[in-house]
Amino acid sequence: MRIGDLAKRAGCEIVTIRYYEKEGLLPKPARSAGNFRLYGDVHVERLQFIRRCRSLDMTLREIRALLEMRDNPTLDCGEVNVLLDTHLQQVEVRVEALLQLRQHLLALREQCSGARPVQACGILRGLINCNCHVVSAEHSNV
Amino acid sequence: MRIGDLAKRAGCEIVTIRYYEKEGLLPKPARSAGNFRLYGDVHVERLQFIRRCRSLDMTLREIRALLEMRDNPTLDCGEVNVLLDTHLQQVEVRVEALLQLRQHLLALREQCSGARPVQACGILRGLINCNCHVVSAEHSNV
DNA sequence: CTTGACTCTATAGTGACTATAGAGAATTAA
DNA sequence: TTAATTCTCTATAGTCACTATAGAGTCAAG
Repeated sequence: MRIGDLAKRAGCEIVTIRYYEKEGLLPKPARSAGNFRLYGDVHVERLQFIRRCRSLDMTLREIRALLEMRDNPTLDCGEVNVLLDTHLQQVEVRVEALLQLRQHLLALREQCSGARPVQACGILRGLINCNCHVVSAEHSNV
Repeated sequence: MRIGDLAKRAGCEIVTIRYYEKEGLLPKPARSAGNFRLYGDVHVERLQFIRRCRSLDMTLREIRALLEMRDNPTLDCGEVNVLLDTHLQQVEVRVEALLQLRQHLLALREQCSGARPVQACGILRGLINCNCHVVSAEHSNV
């Protein structure tokens, strides 16, 4: 199976696969006579695992940790739980921040219905004058 | 006022200020004899505006647009409204995705309480076998 | 034999910063 | 006055998880 087929089976881009290889998440595959990468079912399964974790918004660092555990199946799985709990907690924080952000934007939106000169625009005024403190969502990039 | 004072007043890092200057969001300030940047109240207000928009998770591109409108106060503010509406909609999408993600993680968390060999860990099993489709949150980086 | 689809490597760009190195400027303490 | 500390300067590279591009090589079908 060549890289294009693998990409289709996992629903991701070819470049992403090469990127994962470079990052050490996918093992270096065999090569054809013409230097094409050749994959098997093991790679499909592993890549799907990675993509599933990514769809859960895990970082590659987290996924790397999970893969290592997967590769040592006799270890205790407590760490898996910790990892997931931590991740979940970050998501909770992010949800909270986003909900507040949404409220804030809605309130701001109320302040102008358009068709005025910018000078009188309630939204711009709101952005300039409000002294509320929004929980910033920028760094909780979960 | 030097860059450190400005940073304190706006609650951001010094490097961030220089970055905004490089990106054209803040005008190039006067310089002292020793080549230090010198700021006034105009800069404080403008930087606070930018930071407030950032705390609302707007991109620098969006903020640039708002600043341009602010700098031309006779224009119609319809565009301000459009910009905010668009932004709000993106946030709604992101909230939706995150809530689904959260549900998914919670479900996964249920599947293992720890203290087993990784081989038997319900979470890893869930990650390997589940064929659900999660609305990916990765590209809606609002 | 050529067309087209596929693949290769290497490099640069994205966004919004953050980190670092190595230097000069200004302030404070001895 | 000197020394130490703190602040600032520029320039460059790194972060994350990709995405985009250039230029070349490989392979199957017509």
